[in-house]
Amino acid sequence: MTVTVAAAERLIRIGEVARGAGVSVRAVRYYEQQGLLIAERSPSGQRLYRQDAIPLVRFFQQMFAAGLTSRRIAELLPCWDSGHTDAEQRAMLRAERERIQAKIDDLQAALDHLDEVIAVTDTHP
Amino acid sequence: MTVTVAAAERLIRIGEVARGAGVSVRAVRYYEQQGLLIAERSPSGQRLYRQDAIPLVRFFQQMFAAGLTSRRIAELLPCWDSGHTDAEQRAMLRAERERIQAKIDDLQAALDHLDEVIAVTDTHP
DNA sequence: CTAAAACCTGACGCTAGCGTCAGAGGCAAG
DNA sequence: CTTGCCTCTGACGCTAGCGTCAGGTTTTAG
Repeated sequence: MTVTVAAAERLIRIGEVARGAGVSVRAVRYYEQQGLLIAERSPSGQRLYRQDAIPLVRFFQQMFAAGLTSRRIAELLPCWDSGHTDAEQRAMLRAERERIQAKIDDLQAALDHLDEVIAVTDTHP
Repeated sequence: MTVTVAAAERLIRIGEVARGAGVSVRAVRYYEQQGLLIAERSPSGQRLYRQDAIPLVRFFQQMFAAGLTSRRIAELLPCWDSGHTDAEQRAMLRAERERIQAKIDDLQAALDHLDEVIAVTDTHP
């Protein structure tokens, strides 16, 4: 039988978050400034994060790569922070989904185009 | 039997290029500044383009969307302007191809991630 | 205790693909 | 000839996600 004793999670500092997520310390501070990642503060003022900040930062990176702005991500954060979502947020989720899908299609077209060129330049150098 | 009489192609001005390709006039001038699109000049100094400038500009847009810089595009232009390509250019083509493919994979992962969130927020609003 | 490493708050810099404004000339129509 | 649209050359502005330096405090290793 296992008992959960409200294990006081070990808090980590900004450097560990940055290394863990593969980004710069500056980037993590920037995310806070944009309202994406709220940190506790130690008595001396240092930022303290829970360990799930690391996958969260990775997720931000993924969304950035998908073309979302930090503002958009901030607006959508409630969708998986809490389970609560309103109609507007769900609509935004769908809209972003469509944007990403369209972007994938564009990239695939560009890839096909490049592949044609590669084929030509290979057989006909 | 058909005879090609070196038909003096009708040259078009910058506005027609821009409208035809769906970009701004400013963008077309920018492409020239970056060495992507060389235009003839009328006696009064106006830019004159051949009609294939329109698909060419569309192609630039596609490459920009795929994350290529104007410098890269300029370096790769010989690959389909002429049929001539050297080993370095073919390597660059392949490298860009891989970059785009990796980007597509990233986007697909982001899309899957978003779809999960959408599924959750739909069944559990 | 001390030196190194990590952290803090500003604040300016950078890139890339244009947008935009200023001021001046070109061109077909009426 | 003039009205109105198109084009020209600079040249500064903008956005977004950080990089980077300055100057100072804090934490950690030995």
